[in-house]
Amino acid sequence: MSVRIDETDRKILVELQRDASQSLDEIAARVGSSKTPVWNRIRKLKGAGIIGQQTVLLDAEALGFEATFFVLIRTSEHEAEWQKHFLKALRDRPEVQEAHRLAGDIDYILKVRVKNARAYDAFYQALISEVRVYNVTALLSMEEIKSTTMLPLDALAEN
Amino acid sequence: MSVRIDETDRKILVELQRDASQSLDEIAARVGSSKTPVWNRIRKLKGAGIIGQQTVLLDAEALGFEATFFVLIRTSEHEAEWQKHFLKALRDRPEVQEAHRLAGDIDYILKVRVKNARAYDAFYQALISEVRVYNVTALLSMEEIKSTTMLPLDALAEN
DNA sequence: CCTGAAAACTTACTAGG
DNA sequence: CCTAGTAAGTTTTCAGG
Repeated sequence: MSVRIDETDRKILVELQRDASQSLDEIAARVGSSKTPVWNRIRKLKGAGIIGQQTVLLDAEALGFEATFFVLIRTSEHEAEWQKHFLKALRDRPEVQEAHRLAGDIDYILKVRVKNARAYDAFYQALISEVRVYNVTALLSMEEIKSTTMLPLDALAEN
Repeated sequence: MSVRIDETDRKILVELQRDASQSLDEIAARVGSSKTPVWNRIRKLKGAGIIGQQTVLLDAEALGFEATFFVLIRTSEHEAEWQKHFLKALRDRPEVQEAHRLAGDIDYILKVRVKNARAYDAFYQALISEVRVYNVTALLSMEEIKSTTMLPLDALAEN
């Protein structure tokens, strides 16, 4: 479960986050090591689950996903059965890119990516017909100022 | 700018989103084509900017990022100068993973990933000392129910 | 935990239908 | 737009310090 991440591991993770298509030689050069040790460390980090999915980020707008909504949900239901059903509904809907259970006043927040406002409405109608929710506020994004999957690993540098 | 995405392109994008470490042969087999055409299409899609960064997703919790906040910001400032400054501050802070300008009542939403509540407070203090904002609400995530970067490309299947 | 080398595989490109 | 072929590059494994 717990793997000690040393400075070299951290640098490797920084490089892989930045550009996972680099060759081992490139990564090794950047982190000041060589091929085999870097390969062994990456294997260890994958095995430990620190390194997960390798993916490409696509241009959502160019592909016709022109609307992003953040959805704030309040519910009066707090039974286990209801929650199980609700979480499954979220996981099964591919337009839900993120879903978090929150502390406090608002119970859940979703990030929903759809083609347009009409597609959002279809999503919303389907969701509320599937599970009872008390109050829903949709926030429409006008502009994506920043979007990154990179963790700020610099924050770990002094460990 | 605009590239026509056909059914084969769409399937290639689905595969690359799912697992970008697959070889051309694997992808070709899955989409029902062969190496060279797939290679040419990927090159075209990269050139057009449809395919962007290739990255790995890391286990944030295992790396000690135990707190995620969604931050709702209202501001009274709407001058170009203020906005430019604010956007730069967001882009420069690595703990801000997402930032959107919104329509309506709330002006901005951020997703902020930090080690703990103390680190969030440090971020918050730094931000409000740099730019004037009228009202800030922080929503603390208790549980990440779902998190994906994958676009629901199935929605494009019938085009 | 490292270096260095070798085998297997993959990518990037070309020629030709 | 495809199939087939190939040279260069890359990953993966392993022997040895």
